[in-house]
Amino acid sequence: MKKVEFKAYNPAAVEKKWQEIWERDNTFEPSKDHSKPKFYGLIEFPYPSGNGLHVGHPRSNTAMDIICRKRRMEGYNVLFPIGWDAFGLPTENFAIKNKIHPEIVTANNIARFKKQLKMLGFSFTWSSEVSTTDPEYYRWTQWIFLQLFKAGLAYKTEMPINWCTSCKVGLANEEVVNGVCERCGGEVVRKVKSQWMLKITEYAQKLIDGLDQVDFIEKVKVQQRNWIGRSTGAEVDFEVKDAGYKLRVYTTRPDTLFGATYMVISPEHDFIEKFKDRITNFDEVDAYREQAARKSEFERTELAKDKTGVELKGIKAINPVNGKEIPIWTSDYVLSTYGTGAIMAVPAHDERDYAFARKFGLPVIEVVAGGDIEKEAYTDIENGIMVNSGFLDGLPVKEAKAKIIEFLQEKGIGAGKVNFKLRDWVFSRQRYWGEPIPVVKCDCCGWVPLDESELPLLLPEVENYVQTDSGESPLVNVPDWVNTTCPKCGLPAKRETDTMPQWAGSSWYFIRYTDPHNNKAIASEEAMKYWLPVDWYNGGMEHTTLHLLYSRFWHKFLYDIGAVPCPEPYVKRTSHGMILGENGEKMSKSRGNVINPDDIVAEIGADAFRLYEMFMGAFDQPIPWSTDGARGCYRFLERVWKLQKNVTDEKAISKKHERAVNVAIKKVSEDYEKMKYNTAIAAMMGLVNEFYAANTLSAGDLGALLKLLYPVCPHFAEEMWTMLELGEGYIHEQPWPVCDESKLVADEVEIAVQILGKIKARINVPSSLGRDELAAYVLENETVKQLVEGRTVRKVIAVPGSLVNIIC
RNA sequence: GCCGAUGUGGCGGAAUUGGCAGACGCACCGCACUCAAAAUGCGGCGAGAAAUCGUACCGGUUCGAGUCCGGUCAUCGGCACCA
Repeated sequence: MKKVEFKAYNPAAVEKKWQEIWERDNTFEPSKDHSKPKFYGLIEFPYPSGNGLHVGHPRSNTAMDIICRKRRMEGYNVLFPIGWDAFGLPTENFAIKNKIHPEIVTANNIARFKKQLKMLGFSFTWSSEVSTTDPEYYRWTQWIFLQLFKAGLAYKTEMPINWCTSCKVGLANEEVVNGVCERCGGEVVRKVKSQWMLKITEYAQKLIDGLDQVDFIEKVKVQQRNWIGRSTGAEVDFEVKDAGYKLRVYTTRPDTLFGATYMVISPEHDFIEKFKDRITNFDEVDAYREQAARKSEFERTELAKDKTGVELKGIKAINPVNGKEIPIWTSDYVLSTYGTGAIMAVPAHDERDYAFARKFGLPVIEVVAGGDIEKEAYTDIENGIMVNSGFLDGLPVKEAKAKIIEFLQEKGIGAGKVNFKLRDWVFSRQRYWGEPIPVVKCDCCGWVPLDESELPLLLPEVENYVQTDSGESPLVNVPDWVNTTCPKCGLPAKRETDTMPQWAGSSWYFIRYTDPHNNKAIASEEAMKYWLPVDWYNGGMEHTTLHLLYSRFWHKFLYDIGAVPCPEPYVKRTSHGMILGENGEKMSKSRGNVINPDDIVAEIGADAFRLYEMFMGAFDQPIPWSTDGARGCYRFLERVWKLQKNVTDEKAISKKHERAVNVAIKKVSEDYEKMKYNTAIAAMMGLVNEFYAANTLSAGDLGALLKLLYPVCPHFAEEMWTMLELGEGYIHEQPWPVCDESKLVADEVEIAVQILGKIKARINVPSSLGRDELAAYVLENETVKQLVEGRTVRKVIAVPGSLVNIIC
């Protein structure tokens, strides 16, 4: 150890110095030696917005930086990459408003983000940096699309989109707030457009099954399962009277078939068109159809609780189990996109059917006993008994269900069926700033994929980035680019002018990181085999359903075609809580409660900032910001800094110190792994308080503390370690400290003495005592003797190291 | 409505998963240093004069409950006519 003249802690100088050293030495570059055990830590790559880094980014980044720095000290070869999810709307809107090319906007924003991230000292693998907007990157995004297309998983179809009637543009779902346009407040309606779709539904079951193999926090798994929405039931055919046609429905309650008193089909159902001539009130039905189609998103979701509908007159269906004639209705409470777009209505046991039946005076027949159907639908029927149900009468619901499915199958009028809520992924955007979709439309060959050698298909220059009046992407205005020849037949053809959504580039970036400059494949087999899957992925809860599901889908598809070596991309997924403003509300410009990381770092330095973000509260909970709290963390670093005045070369100061240090090593090591950063830091603060109380500490004590602190406050720990010459080499080259369990036990412990569960005294006892010995020891104690005097001790419960409870 | 969280001092939050509630920090108060202030160091800080009472509320299990069970309320997040 070296004695140095004391100088005040100067974070700005210390941080600059170490950032330069790390950069000069390529300290965090992973080794090419693939015989070492690997660790792949991942954070969600940021969208480089014009606002710069938010205080939320460093929370996730620091958390994973801590894990990665610890892993390196534990001997792992660590990949901790960073990149930019840079396509997307805000950049495009900024470009439109300011007439600057989105490419330039993107480059500026990335430069700013990069500077801020470097300022915070994250140990990123900068050599793996990628941007989704880089043609060498999106070349492979397009390549993956071609594979999906060839596998039949990409198709184009008519789909309704959100259309702002005043801006005359298509909007993403996120841009529709409470049914109106986020920007102008104009009415948003559904407009049918031809869209590229990806068949994620084909992977629904695999996406559910895969969840059993991964270590995601339970909340995330539950949300994914709910989003996919698997349900089991049956499809049943209802014959339409005198029509030679069968109307098929999906139901999760085939057991209630005897209670089906009418049918409802969605307004979009092609049955209406087909039986146009038989429907005696077609004008009325058609008017309803049109009205439903015009309904805005807002009306459909918020106001649609009040049921509307029209009966298809002149036409009847037949309930297959009892032969009764029942009416067919159309209503927009039945969705065209789920099941078969038609239902059998069982008003006695379904709230929606009940409300509909009551409104239109349709019969309600109870088929499960127990409720009062005069008042409301009886839906809690899992354990009920069947009534009014012919051959099912008297059976418990569960048995009835099995029996009816068997019956339907025997008669050939139905079968068991699994359905999912998950829908195919709308993959088109009528926008400029996205990856071009690499297909052409040929009049004789249809949609033809580009040859892979044509990739990347570059985004052409355009004069302005605004959508056309009819809602097409501005790419339609570039005839030189649009007009091309068909790769198949050579005749003139037109390029697709839709671009991909922002989700595309982020669905596979973790693969590219393993081998970011490969120009032959998405990544080399060797690199993927070594680095994949991602060992630990931390990100926000807001990405649980879309990003996480989409990227798992792409990965599973790539696995199926042999392009990646593992079926799941992420072994472990954790989520951080959001940082709120000081007033406890969500940070936003309009609320005026935004904290800028630059200001905080300028005042207290990156290390104290990182420390505070980890200390402020439980990592997975939302937490309000407190600048005073952050200053408290700076004070803690100053206290550690000043320990150098009291440090001695003596090996060990006391048994107490030795114990305290080992307790801290154990606590901090365990807590980092559980992402309980707040308690890990509290333990280090406690240790420092002990050092202050003793007024002295050994060089070894200080070294151990600094190693524990290093992952959170790396510049600080490097500086103090090197300045005081606490060991050979840099602190980041030291092995992670290991707790000496034998040093953990103290000779004496204070235990609580309870009488009938109430604490009456605290006494010191030898810590070596076992259960019975402790009980005996305590009863001999003078204080305790006085407490129990005159009473009979009936029972003594002793818990070594903690308490003794005397029952008397 | 459904699914999932959460509820502990003035504030952010801790509590070997049934064993001393309030660790650690913020704010506040006191003392020391100072001509003074700031900074720093040390001490105090749930309520109550005390016995005691206290972890959203009511009840239960247990020698013992913030933790387990039953019910109620509140807040936050996600989904929302998915048959």
